[in-house]
Amino acid sequence: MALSPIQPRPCTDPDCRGQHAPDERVALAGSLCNARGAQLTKLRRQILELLWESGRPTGAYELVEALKLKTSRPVAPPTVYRTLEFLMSQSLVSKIESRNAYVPCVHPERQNDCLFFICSDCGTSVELEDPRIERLISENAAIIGYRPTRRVVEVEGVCRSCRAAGAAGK
Amino acid sequence: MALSPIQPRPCTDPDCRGQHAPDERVALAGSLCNARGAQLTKLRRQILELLWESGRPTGAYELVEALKLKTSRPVAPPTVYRTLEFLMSQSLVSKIESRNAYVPCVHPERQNDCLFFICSDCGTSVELEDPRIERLISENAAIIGYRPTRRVVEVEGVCRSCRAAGAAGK
DNA sequence: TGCGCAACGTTATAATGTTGCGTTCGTTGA
DNA sequence: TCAACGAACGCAACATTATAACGTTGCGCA
Repeated sequence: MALSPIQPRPCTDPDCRGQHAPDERVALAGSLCNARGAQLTKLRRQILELLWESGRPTGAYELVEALKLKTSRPVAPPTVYRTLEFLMSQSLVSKIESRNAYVPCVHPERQNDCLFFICSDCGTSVELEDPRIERLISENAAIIGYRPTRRVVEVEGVCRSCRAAGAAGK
Repeated sequence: MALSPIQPRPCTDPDCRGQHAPDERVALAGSLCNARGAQLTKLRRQILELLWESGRPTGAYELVEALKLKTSRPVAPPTVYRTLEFLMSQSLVSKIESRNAYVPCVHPERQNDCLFFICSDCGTSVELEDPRIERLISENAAIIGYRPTRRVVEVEGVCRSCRAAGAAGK
């Protein structure tokens, strides 16, 4: 059964994080895959959904655990890693290298490398784009003769609410 | 025996990579540690030296192997990891998160997070600084209310000589 | 002499990621 | 109809990266 052909709806609001339900995210992913001639199978859909539901960068083995509750049979690590690889190849998921964890992409229709902020306190992450940073990276790359293929920009810090909570706790 | 008090000599030439021998690098590290009240012990010195000699991001277990040849007794992983942690705390070494590997810092006297370019072909890395990128990251962080504590910027790509070699090989 | 501390040693194990091969299942084409 | 094929997944074993927990050494110092 084919997905209903949902048009990609890029969210131009820079503050759109968390404003769409997981189902909606997964549905968009499905139509994107369709358009690209790739298939978002049940397992892939489930894992993407788990990532959206999690709300923070999630490790591969955490997904293995979570799938035990969601599926009839347990799913082994290689399957999860293969699935993550697929989802990353479709820009539906990014890996947070500094955490060995995976997050769903807010704007999978734009196949860009993004900028991630990760709170060292609560573990949540925020995805941003900044073309100016991308441009500067490209400039620097050109100066030293590199042709970039992938950009990893991850900023660890403390988010607003955790700072507030920390200050209140004192 | 104390090290001779070598003054940190920041290399203002942006192209200074690879222009100082490992001994010179290690000597500078020693005087920096002295100045900071930290001690660059024999083991720490050896590991830093190995990293400078390696010429590319090097894994912790590679260091374990390399130390087998350099030292009388083999050194176990926890020791290497502790040493790397110390070296990172002194800004003498950075971790390349996207590779799980470690590189010595070109300018340990400037305790900045840098920008790394890693060649996916030959595995070498180049360290750069760009205050403009740092500023943009801070700006973005401020917008979403983050207080950054660490910046990871790693760019994977193909370096000039590998591109030349690749083109010549065809 | 004995205390305290930093560095290092040692054993075991946790956490993360991969290889290789087999099975299932749907499609395709003679 | 059915062999051939390929994509997706199952699975056992293994490789790699990292840490926990605890013991030992050596040095400065009261």
